This record gives sequence, C-alpha cells and structure tokens, in this order.
Amino acid sequence: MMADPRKFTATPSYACGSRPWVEDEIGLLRALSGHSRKAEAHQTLVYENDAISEVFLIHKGWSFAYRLLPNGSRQIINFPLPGDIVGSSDTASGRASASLECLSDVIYSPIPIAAIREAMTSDMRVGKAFLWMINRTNSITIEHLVNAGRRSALARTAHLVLEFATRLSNINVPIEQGFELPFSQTLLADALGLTPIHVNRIFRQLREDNLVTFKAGVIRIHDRKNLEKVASFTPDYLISD
Amino acid sequence: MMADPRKFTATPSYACGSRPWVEDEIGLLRALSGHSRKAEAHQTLVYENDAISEVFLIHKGWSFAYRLLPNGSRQIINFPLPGDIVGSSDTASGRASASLECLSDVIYSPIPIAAIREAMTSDMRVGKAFLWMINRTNSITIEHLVNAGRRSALARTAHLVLEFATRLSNINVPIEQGFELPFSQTLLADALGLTPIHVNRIFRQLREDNLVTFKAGVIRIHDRKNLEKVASFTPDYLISD
DNA sequence: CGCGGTTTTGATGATTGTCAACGCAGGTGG
DNA sequence: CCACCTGCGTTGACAATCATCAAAACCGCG
Repeated sequence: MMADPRKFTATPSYACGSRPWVEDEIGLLRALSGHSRKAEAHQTLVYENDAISEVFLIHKGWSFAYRLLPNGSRQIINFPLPGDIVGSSDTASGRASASLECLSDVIYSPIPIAAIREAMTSDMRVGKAFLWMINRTNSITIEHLVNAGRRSALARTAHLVLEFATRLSNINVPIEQGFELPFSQTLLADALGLTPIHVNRIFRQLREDNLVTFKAGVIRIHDRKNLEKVASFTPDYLISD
Repeated sequence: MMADPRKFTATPSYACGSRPWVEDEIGLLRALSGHSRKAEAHQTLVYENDAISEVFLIHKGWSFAYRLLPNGSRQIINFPLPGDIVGSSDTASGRASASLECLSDVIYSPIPIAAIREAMTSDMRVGKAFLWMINRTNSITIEHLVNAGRRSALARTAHLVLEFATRLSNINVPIEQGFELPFSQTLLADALGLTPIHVNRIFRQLREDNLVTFKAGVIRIHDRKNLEKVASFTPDYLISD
C-alpha cells in the first residue's frame, strides 16, 4: 500500500545506540514505568492544573504541551519527542503546568511519581536520569522564550525548524532527505507566537530564499548553513549526551 | 539617615513563618549550603554555558537570569527572589542555561551539586525540596513564554507587575503601600520582549488608566482588580505552599 | 557645573495582525 | 457519481502594534 504523502505518518521512536549511558538512563526510568499505553490523535492526555500522580515517558508519536488563555489563544510550550518525559518538572506540586494533546497516535508509559521518589533514594542514578529529563525540557522552554521575546518571525521559525532537525537527529531519525512534521501552520503559529497567516508568509520567504520548504507535512532543509545563520541557531541547549 | 527615594534600597529577604513546611524545606537545602556570600550590584555570578558545580540559594537582594543573542539583544528569563535556587534545573548537565547578574547587593549561599545528589539519596525530603524549587522556576519560565508569545505589550507588562506583587507577597514583603523594583525600563523591556521606549509608553497608559504607577523604582498598584483583568492574571502558576 | 544614564515625547517606518476571499483536497451523504 | 461541507493553505488589502530614530528633560553624581 502506497503511503499518501498528505497523510502524516511520521511517528519517531528513539533508538540511541550511539549514546550508551543515555540508553541506560532511559532504561532505568522505564523500569519504573507501567505497561505502555496507546493514545490517539486529538486525544488530550493531560489538562493544565490537573492533579497528576504520574508522568509520561514518550516512546513514539507526536504530541504538544500547551497553555490556553482566557481569550482562547494558545501558546505551545514544547513538543515532547520519544525519550522525553512529560510532566517531569511538575512532580513536586503534582499539578500539570500545561495540557498535553496528541497529534498522532502516541505510545507512552506512565511512571508513578511515587515510584520515582522511592527509586531516587535507593538508586542515585535514577535521580540523575530524572534531573536530566528536567534539564532537557527546561532548556528548550528557555530557548522558546528567547525565541518569542527576542527573535524576528523569520529567525524564530527557522530556529524551530532547526530545533526539530537536531532533536530528531539526536534520536536517530534521518533528516537529510527531509523529515515529517505532522503540523498545520496554525499549530506552528501557536508555538511561535504568530498568526497562521504570518507563518504562511514566513515559509514563503524561507522557500524563496532557498532555505527550507514545508510541503505536505514534510520539512526539507536546503541550505542548513544559511538557515542557521538566519536563526542564529546553536544546538548547545539541546542536551543529548 | 533618610533613604533617598531615588536610591534603590529594596533587598527583599524571605521569612515564611506562615508556611511552616516550606521553611522546613529551605532549611534542609540551606543545611547543605556553604557559608553565605555577598555579591555586589552589576556583578555577574554565572555566565551561560559555564560549567557549574554548585547552585545558589538566594537569601537577599535582586538579580536576573538572562540569555544573550549574537546580535547583542538580551532576553531575561527570570528574576530569582529570596528563597529561590538559581541553576536548580541545570544540575544534570552541569552547564548554566543562563547568565546571572546582580541588580543590588545579593546575599546567597552556594550548594554543591554533589552534596544535593548525596543528600537526595539519604533523605527523601531533600529530593522533594529540590524538585519543588525546580517546579517553581519552571512554572515561571512557562508563564513568561506565554507572556511573550500570546499577550499584548500591555497585558504582558501588567502581568509581570502582578507576578512581582504576588511573589513578593509570598515571601512576606508588604506590597499594599507600593513596593520597590530596582529596575530600569530597559531591563523590564528585556524581560518583556519589548523596546524600552515601548515599555515607557505602556507604563504611561497604565498610569493614565489608573492601574499602576512606576516612579523612582517604586511600583504602586492602584486598581488590582482591573489590572488582573487586563493581564488575565491568575496566580496559580506561582507555587508557594 | 557638566556628565552619563534614564525617562519621556514626537515623528516615522517596519513588522505583524486582521479581514476577506479563493483554491484545493478529503470526507460525507444524497 | 456528484453536491456539499469542512479544514487547511494561499494571497491581497488594510490596520494595529511595536520598533526605530531623534531630541529634549530630568536626575544623581562626580
């Protein structure tokens, strides 16, 4: 059966053979998790301010964490990728600081917060692994804040594209021939703090400048070097080793 | 000696008698810290990407965490207040995700990351206390991202003012008669993702609408109810109990 | 007194948002 | 099979927000 290019089929899963100790750390946390579950696209797994007793280790699929404002607008905080833990930094308060919605089918396994707390005391590596996850997501949030506050719409968009390329690459998803992003421009707009219409214009410009194309849910980077220059992108904040 | 109102004298320190267990948690972490140090205004305690072996428990004074961009612009991530720990979420990578500069004299004490790791395994409460600090700063970062991405300049500014009011109130700094913010409008601009000039105009509007005045480093909230409406402010994200 | 940083204001321009319209593809139901 | 609907991408015209440039006033400080 031929895959329709309009259909979003990308559901990255992680395989980190090249970074043994990360594998190890994820393994440690996975050992604490329950049986893996499957959620479907459009399903909301967590609502902001919900009381939570577990965090989610993502294995496969696309989702996004976001906040809603009273006027209906939405700010996307992060797109967790396989290997990330959603809610890691909310374990102390037990209240979700953001909602989580699926963009594709998502396979994940819940880790009880209590289990993490227990394990942290008995195995120092668990604490380290957990802090690692927190560190990673926090760095990304900070970079998104820098993006929204101090980069132009063009630089911001280019930056987000490069963030995806790098993060996917880090979990061994090939990106050279283009990679799938199952996002509407409206969704990207809510991540970038822009209107969908302006995102469209920005992508037109990126296309005309031969930097990036985004067509049928597939990103192709044509000139990475100049794209990085436009975005003032440095991958330092994307902790991976 | 009469304090010159032009002089920034605000150096809040925390005293959380009303929230016994928080006091307790800070005490736990403080027990791990070295002797307290004093830093002076304009001093930079940490540079982004620095290797760090300790985090800072702030006792007194004003500082701000920020990121610099290649073009020289600056995004302020957070203003740590007394009782906050700077660098808490960077303990895993050991690399500072932001720089930290003092606005006034600051009294703080360093906590070796190694000591935290050790203590987490022996005393579960330490891990909880530490995760609490991380949770608190992370929630604030997220709210600042929402601010920059999805709120107008007016709402954003109002929101930041209310955040200060609430956080200071949480550490028992009285705010009813106005409170000191030793910030230039340029500094606020870098926190809000605006130009200093626009910040000035926003404050004029806030003043003309009888909501807030900001004069000689002192914030006075004249109509908190309407200010909260303008900012669509809810204090849920400011974890304090 | 003069200097440097900050606040304030006006005039102007660039960036981004809003409104409206159209095309296109997929899905649904007659 | 086709009419219809819906969601998304695309474009144009126009408006609002915010930035830039320039200049003056203010104030603390040396």
